[in-house]
Parts: sequence; C-alpha cells; structure tokens
Amino acid sequence: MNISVPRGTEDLLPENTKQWQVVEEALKGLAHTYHYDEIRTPMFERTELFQRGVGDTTDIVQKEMYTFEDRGGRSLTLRPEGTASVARSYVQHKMHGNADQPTKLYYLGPMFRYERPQQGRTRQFTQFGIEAIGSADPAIDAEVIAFAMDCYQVLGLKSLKLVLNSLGDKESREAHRQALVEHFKPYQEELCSDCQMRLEQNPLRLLDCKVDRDHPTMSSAPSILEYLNDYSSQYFEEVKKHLDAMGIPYVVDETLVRGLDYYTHTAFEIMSEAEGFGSITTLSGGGRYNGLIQDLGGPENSGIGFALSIERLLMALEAEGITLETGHALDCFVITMGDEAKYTASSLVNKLRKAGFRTDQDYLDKKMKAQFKAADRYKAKYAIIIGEEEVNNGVANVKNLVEGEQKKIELDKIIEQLETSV
RNA sequence: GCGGUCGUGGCGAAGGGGUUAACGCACCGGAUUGUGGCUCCGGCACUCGUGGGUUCGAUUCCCACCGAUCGCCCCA
Repeated sequence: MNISVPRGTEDLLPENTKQWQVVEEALKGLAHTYHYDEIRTPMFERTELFQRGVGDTTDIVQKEMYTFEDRGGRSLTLRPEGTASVARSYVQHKMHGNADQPTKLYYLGPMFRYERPQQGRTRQFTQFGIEAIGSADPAIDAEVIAFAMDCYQVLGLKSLKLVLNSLGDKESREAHRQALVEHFKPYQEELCSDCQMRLEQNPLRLLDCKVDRDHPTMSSAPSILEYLNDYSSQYFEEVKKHLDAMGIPYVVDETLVRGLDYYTHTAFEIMSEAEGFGSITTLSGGGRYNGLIQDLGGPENSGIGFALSIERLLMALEAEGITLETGHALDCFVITMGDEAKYTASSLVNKLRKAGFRTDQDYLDKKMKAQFKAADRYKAKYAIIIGEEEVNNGVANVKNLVEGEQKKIELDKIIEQLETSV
C-alpha cells in the first residue's frame, strides 16, 4: 500500500506555496509596521503548560491534544495554539524586565489538534498571531484588533465581520458564573450532556452551545455584560471608544465566549461573510488574558493577543475571488539543438543566473518544438536558441516571445543586451 | 467522537457483473528534417482507494478499513 500523508495533514505543493509565501510576507510586513518582532518557540512543550495555560476543562486539552511520552518519560504535547508558549517564554526569559514595554511579539507556524478533519479544519494547521504583554491599556486591545482586521484588509478582503465581547475580570466573571449556575440549575436535566457537565466545570461555555441554542433558558440567560463591575465595564467602553476612533466597525455579541480559559475582558472574533464559505466562518480570534502570565509563574502582567489561521485566510481569499500576484515568470529559457550546443547552453545559463536572470533550460532531450512549448508554459520572456550554427559563430538567437522578434547576438553580449531591455 | 455523501489515468469526468474501461484537459509524437501559441492525426489506466467476501467471472454486488467532503461538536 502506498503511503500518504497522515489524516488531517496535507502537502503544500508549489502551486500553493507561492500563495502562502505572498500571504506570509504580507503578514510579517504588517507585524513589522505595527512594531511587533518575531518569536519562535518549540513545536512541542511540556503537557503541563497547556493544561495550566489553556485550561483543563477546555475541549482542546480534554480531547484534542497530541500528547506523547518521550524516551525520558516526560509527557510532551504538540502545541495546539501559540499563546501559552509565548507566555511561557515571556516568563522563562523574564521579558518583563526588558526596557521596551509592552513586549510585542508575533509568531507563525504549525499548530496541532486531534479533531475530525473537514474543510478549514485540519490536524496540523498554521497560525499567525501576535501577543502584546505588559500593558493593560485599552488602546492596545484596540491596536491588536486593528492589526487583526488589517491582516485581511491588506490582502484585499472585504466581507468581514468583527464580533466583540467582554468577559470581564475575575470578580465579574465569578459573579456571572454564579448567576449562570442559578439560572440553569433548575433545568439541568433538559440540557445536553455536554452542557450538564459545563454547568459544573465552566458554565460560561453553556452560552455558546449549539445544541441547546434554542432552549428557552438560553435567551433569558444572564449576560456577562450585566455583571461587569465598574472597572470591567469601563475598560470595555474604552476599548470601543478606541475602535470608534480608528473607524473600525464591530458588533457586540454577549454570547461570544472563546474556547480557552485564559481570556478576560476583551474577546473578539473575525468571521468571513463571503458567500459559500461553509459552516466554519471564524477566521481568527483573540482576547485579553490577565491572569495567564501569573498562572505560569510570572509577574502580574496582563496581555492581549490574537491568532489567525492561514488556511482559512486563503479560503476567504478564494471565496472572495482574490488572486494574489505570485512570483514572476522566467526571464530566459535556453533552447538547444545538438550535443555541442549543450555545453554552450550550460555556460550561458550559468552566466545568466549569476547576472540575476531567472533562467532554465531543457533537460529531457526534447525536440525544439517541445522546448518552445516549455518556454511558453513557463511564460519565459526570452527564448535563447543555440544550435550547431550558433556554436560555430559564437552567437545565439535571442527571441522575444511576447513580441515575436528575434535577434542574433554574440554570446558574450547577451547579458548586457538583456539588461537594457528586461 | 456522531451522522450523510463520495473515492475511476497527472487533472476533470462517463460507465457498469463477462474477454478493448467513453470523453475532455494536460502531456508526448507526427503532419511542419532548426523556431512556440491555431488546426488535424496518432499515443498515453501492469492497484477502477486498500483488504477480504459472493460468483465460473468483479472496477461494477456485499463487508471492513483508509481517505475526502458536508453537517454536528468545537475551534483558528
């Protein structure tokens, strides 16, 4: 039996990687503009990091992690998301002591979650994200959100929806939590099995249950926004004011909860509203995490970040019919006739490349006609033809494939001729 | 993890228990002995996802597995 990629993973072939490179460059460029620097953390971490960071009750930790034991008996886990690792690194390297604060970092790389694959959801996927740690200024929440929106806009996407909510601080959340338990407790038996468990472990998550969405208790459930204390509610107002100041439209959705435990205050998601996008419309998500750094053994510093999936970004581009300009065509394709010409061709190809011309030649002993076809397929600007006659005279026929005109040029003058016209 | 649909050449796609598996695109060759994009002709499936079963015979029927896809769950 032939071996193919493991379930939920995929090969990115050249036709794809070109698009990826364009997207990655654009995102990195944006990070640069917003003054975020790159951080690269390991692809696997100690399992404990995610249990504590992401949260023991989350789906990610409970059923989606690639956890294994190494030969030294350590429990390790392929990272399912980026924030925990960045926070760990921030604490480990005592970045809170750096002169420049807040610490602004971006990352790009594969994440792993064991889930049933479908379009827009694979077991290995790629996230690009940023984290700003060490400031509790609402302005930086807005900066992160603006950045997130820009990631799509810079590539030409338009059908976007920004959904915003506040989860409040610890005190607000606790008050809300109690209200939720009181609200749902009498109806516990009527809820789905997941929700019955959520009621005990993480009642907040009840709100975004799709199974019980239409249960009468849902619409009357207490909203977190009613339970925000003064600080939390003021913080939320400030974030909105900054977004307004930047002219970024948003929709407040009090049922937006996010699946990771570390979120506090600001939580947001960006969805695609493009037609035919399928059931998974979330392009990216993020939020503030005010307890995480401390949970991981660091100072009380708070942070905010977001992550997007490059796969979904590319899906959105496709849904909106946007094709990115990728790489340039070949400058020269060298066509040979006869064995002697091959040496001349090797020499010429080599010189053209060293002069910076994107150049190739035939290696399959194709007939001239087929070599011309190849040159066309590669969209070469010039075909350079070398046969017996040309070798004897030290020249080559340089044909402009767009215009169709052809000139005989001495071999050692070709580069300077091309430099003036390419 | 649950349910639906699907799996035929490099790609798209028809077919249907019986000795040759349509067609289109791409590719290769020729018409056109050293000049491409058009046209015409020809070539191109030793696993019809994998394994097993039914049958005289299976790519076609049955089962399992693998994979894709859609929906659920959840999320990026």
